[in-house]
Amino acid sequence: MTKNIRTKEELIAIAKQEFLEKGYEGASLRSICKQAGVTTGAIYFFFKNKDELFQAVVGGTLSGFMSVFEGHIREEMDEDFSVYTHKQGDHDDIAKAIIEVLYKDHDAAIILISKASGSSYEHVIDTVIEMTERYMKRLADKYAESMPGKKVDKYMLHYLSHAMVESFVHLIMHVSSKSKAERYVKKLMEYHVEGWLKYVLTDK
Amino acid sequence: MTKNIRTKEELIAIAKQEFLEKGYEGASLRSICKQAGVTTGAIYFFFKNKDELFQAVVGGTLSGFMSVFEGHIREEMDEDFSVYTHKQGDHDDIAKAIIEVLYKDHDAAIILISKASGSSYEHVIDTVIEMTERYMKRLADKYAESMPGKKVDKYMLHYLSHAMVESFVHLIMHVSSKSKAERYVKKLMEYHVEGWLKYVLTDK
Amino acid sequence: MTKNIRTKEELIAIAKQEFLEKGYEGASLRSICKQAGVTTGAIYFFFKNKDELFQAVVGGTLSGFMSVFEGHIREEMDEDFSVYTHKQGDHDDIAKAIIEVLYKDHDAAIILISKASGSSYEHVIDTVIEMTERYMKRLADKYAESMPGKKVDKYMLHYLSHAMVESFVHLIMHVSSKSKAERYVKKLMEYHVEGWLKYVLTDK
Amino acid sequence: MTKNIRTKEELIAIAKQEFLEKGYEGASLRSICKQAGVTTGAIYFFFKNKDELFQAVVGGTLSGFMSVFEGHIREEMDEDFSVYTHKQGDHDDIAKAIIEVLYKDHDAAIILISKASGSSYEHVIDTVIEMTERYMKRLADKYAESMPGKKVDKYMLHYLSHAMVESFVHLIMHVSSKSKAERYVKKLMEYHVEGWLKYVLTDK
DNA sequence: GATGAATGAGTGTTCATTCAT
DNA sequence: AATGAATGAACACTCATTCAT
Repeated sequence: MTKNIRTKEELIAIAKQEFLEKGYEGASLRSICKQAGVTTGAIYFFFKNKDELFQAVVGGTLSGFMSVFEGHIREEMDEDFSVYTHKQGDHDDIAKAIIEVLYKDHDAAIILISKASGSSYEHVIDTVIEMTERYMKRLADKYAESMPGKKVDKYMLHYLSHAMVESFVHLIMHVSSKSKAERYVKKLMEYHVEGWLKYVLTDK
Repeated sequence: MTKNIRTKEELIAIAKQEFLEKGYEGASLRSICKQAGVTTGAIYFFFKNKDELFQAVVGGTLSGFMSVFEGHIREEMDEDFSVYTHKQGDHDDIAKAIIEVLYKDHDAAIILISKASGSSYEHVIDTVIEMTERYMKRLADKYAESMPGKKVDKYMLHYLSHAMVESFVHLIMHVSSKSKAERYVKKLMEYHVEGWLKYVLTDK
Repeated sequence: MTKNIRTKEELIAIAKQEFLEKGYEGASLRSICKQAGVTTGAIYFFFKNKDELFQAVVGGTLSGFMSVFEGHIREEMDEDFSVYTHKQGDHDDIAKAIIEVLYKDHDAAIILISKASGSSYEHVIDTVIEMTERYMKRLADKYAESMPGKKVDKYMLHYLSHAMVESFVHLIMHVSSKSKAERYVKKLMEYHVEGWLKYVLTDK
Repeated sequence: MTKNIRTKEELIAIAKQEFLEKGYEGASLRSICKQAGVTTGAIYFFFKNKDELFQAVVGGTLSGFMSVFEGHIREEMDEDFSVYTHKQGDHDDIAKAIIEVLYKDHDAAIILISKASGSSYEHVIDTVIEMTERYMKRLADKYAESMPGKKVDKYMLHYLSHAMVESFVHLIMHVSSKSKAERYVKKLMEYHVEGWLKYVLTDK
């Protein structure tokens, strides 16, 4: 009862280390099992396959992120929002929440972001960028509607969605301290919002 | 003499396709040779190993880029440059030159940027970012020196070096037309220079 | 006491389906247990091993068949039988009885016949053929004894024993309706008895 | 040049023995390679996978059989054949040709017939039975057409196609001497042709 | 200038079975 | 009456690399 759970969790902990060092494809189940002191087959009692082990390592972090992210988007979409109601504070809140969820298990976040190639999560970042872009497109269209003489630059919209997501990626990959990340994420958001207003919404 | 060179070049051309589709690690020498109509061993006549084949595919693009990039940096460093001599035009020139060299062999550029994991070039982007950062650090220090009341924010310097490099990465990965890339690279540089002045050089 | 028996019977029922689909060797105890909603080890409470589970599935059908088959042979051997007492009716009776016992659990019969490879029953059909052959040999010798100028063709005796058994196999494998099988088994027996008289008992 | 071919042929020879003993699925590539004195990977230089090795063992026998079999059927179908032109001799010729081709590599024939389960050839016998049945159906319809008062019994047609094919199977599995097989195949054909006329063509 | 043959170590995965609880 | 955990051996297959010819 206690031993089993310990084995499973040790397997996950060791796998996390292995994925972190070698990436999804480079990681060896044999090596993980050996370090955990069990035989190769043992892993298949707890996980259906390599991918499921990977999900056990990063799945929590991913779903945590997704619920924060989607929750925020839905919320904003639901309010009959006026263009002018957006303030810096809104961005800060979501940004902080995302930092919170990603720094809860920093290693998992790193793996998800940069070591998932070959797994079922390998395109997770692209998906997040797409979601961001779709969300920003709707926002930009509303803005443009209410501001005659302005139009939306599609490429810059695409780039800035990308850059915004990459801001978080950069923090996670280069800033190990959560408090530092919280401090900087504000600046990064501010910077990109400025860019957004100036480069996405351009003169017709 | 002619036949062998043709074989070598076909090997490189097919390898390029394979690396593009499957990445360095995913690519199979067997498969490359089969498509080239030669036996597996043949590759070792022309290349020492898999990595050297990879270098044959992307090495030209890399060294082309490096000489443009380093050339520009050295040139700037050599002149006893005044802070005030920098204009938008300077940035545009180097940017254009980089686009030029990377779009010469677009596929190779894509491979170098996103398919090199496992090869000796897997950290090429990081190296470029570091070079950029070192260069910008010196630039920033000079600016700060001559502007009392200003200091350099290290993290933002780091981030903006990263973002600048990622601008080019984004163009190469998402814009297939060179002329479009040339158009957008201007905006991107402008955007980041603004960020640089505002977020890297902060009030003490 | 009641629950366990229910589990055992469900295990058998599901195993039957699994053996039917994948054969003895292809069947997976893991898969059977999962479908039955019990853990892998549970099977070993009821059955010593895979083979014993297989026997639990098809053993009844086999022993049912065997008692019919052997009963018939012994009976015939016991009577100081005259060659001339054999009539079509005799064959029909045994044939009907066999059809009866095999169609009682059609799936089990199919498994026994064509899905037993790897199990301890894999040569069951061969055994039945051998028994048939031994029985027919004695019959043929008696006939030949009383009919001067005739001798027994050993190979044709062998073949016809085989063909007779295969008649039943064919019915079970290709005719799902029991009544149809009853209708056709008559013709098949008739056909083989004719062959028997003509090709097994040949001129010296 | 000589060594390689020797290895490949030894691999095939040993595989033939292994398939014969353990069947397709039971055979182990490891074991085959070990017996051949090469490492496991070596097999993949000569064969794409296990199935292709199997084909190398039995493919010749199969295609030999198929060309004889199909050749015969086409030939018969091509002549504007009169029902009455069929004589015992015709059957004997094809039968002999089939025996010829199957006894050329007796082991391969045995494997093809009874050890192919799991391979791409596992349904070869069923296919041959189906071809036989289609051919016989056309024959039977022609007969029935020209003989008023007769109709074709579908099940018996099916059974006799099966039995005819199984005659050959039986010979191959139980008669090792080719000359003996040739002697008996005549009787078997005669027997089944009689059955055909009596049990397939029945009174309306 | 290449071929043809082979190595050896590695991969993820599946299996029937065991046994303490 | 069964679970939960684990074993250990086996499987087909893939890989980059080597080297005599």
